Amino acid sequence: MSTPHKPRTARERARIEFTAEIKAVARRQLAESGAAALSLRAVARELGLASASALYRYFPSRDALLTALILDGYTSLSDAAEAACSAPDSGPADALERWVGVCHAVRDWALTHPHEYALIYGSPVPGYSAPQDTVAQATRLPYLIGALFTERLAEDGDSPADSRPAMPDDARQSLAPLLTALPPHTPADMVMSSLMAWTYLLGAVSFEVFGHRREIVTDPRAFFDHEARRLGAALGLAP
Amino acid sequence: MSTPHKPRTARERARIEFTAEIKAVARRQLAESGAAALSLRAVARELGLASASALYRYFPSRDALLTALILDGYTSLSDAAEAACSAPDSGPADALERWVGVCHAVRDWALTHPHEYALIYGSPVPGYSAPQDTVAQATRLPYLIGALFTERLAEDGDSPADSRPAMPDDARQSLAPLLTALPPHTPADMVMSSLMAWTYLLGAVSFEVFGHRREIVTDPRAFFDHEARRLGAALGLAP
DNA sequence: TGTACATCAGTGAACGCGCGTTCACTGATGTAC
DNA sequence: TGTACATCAGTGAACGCGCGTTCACTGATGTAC
Repeated sequence: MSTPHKPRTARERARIEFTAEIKAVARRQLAESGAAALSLRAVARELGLASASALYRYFPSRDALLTALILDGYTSLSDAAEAACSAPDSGPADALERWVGVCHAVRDWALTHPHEYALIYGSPVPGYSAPQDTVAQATRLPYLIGALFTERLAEDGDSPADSRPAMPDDARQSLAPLLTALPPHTPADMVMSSLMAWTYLLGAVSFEVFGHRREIVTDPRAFFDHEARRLGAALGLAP
Repeated sequence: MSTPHKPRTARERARIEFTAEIKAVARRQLAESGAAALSLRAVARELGLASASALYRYFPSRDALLTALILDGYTSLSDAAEAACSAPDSGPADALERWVGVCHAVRDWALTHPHEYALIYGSPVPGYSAPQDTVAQATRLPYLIGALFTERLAEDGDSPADSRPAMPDDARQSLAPLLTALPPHTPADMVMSSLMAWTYLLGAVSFEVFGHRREIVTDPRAFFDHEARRLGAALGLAP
């Protein structure tokens, strides 16, 4: 997107490399002190630059650098989730197993990149608003989860074993814009399931990353695995 | 806790009042610029003080003020949730209805106090770690949710209509410390349900407060009401 | 009830810090003929 | 292939800002006799 053609000159190559280096250092500092403390001067210092003003050749402002990190974060997280979903190692797993795989991928990514995770799913950085560019990357994960439910529906038809309450009209209408963007005849109930799965997944991961389970659960991974399975089953993903 | 006896002198009364005033102003500024931007100098300015140093008579540091706000936040949120749970207006509602009531109370509180909400359930403030004092207040909400499941269990025995997967040993053992703190014979499965309900509730509220549903759901309240009901039913709260 | 002393609240100046951003500049890299 | 010019990368100084915290101080409020 930002590199529409191949680098032709040495200068251009250097520019691309150095841009990546800036982002790498910024990510490292993010991991140490959080988003609010990300400072161009500190990044310049760590890069060995004589002054922070050099960075303005690469990013027009501090916020632009932050935006680039957010975009990269969404991309990296979505990549990990999609890779887990289509992992070729254990044959064609059913929808529930793939759901659990996606859950672990998201959790693993969040635990190894806690501050990037906080950047995209934590409290918004005050005074900063993410631009529209991020939307495309941000929606990849929920769409991936939706695909799991679609697949399950195709396998077995809509046979919810759970006694789920009927969806009232106001809730159904609340999804109208989303439903028109999806293939026709997508059941609103299934969209609801997908959104709930997405909500739960990030609620659980946020709790763990932000420390709300530290005093409560001794083996977070085992706990997480079970909750993912139970939720998947409760939402109708079980075979 | 911080006021073990009644104020006796005018000075003491003034001190208590002014402490509350400081916190109120700090909360207001929190709502404008977020936790990272909370500054003693700005608070002093808004209070009409000549200098920020006066605040050191009331709070030993900026972090101490932040801690007080966090503690108040937990208290206020828990109060709201408990009030909703024992609301006397509509007679003795069943467990599911009370669960939905608690959900709405938490959501309403979060929407009217978004920055305080971010302070307690959002990404941790970098460089700041909440002291142990907050734990007692922080656990009130999950315990309240647990009580709903206990109540439901007492009503009907454990008859999970949903085909929930069995809890593996490692997950069960992960809850060992929590189970010893609870009344004996509390089923691990029910604890699991409570924790999952808690996780979902805050996941959903965080999504809404942090803006991840802005482009997706047009009537957030209707959506939230339905998801709360569906989740409650899926976790076994339905009659 | 009155006085001497101790305690406390708020002042104002100061220390030392780091930040984002602008700007005129030098020197190197690329381009066109 | 060589030269003249344009483009770009990084420098260093500067502007103006706000912050947390300390400290010696004045004046008011409380206490003990």
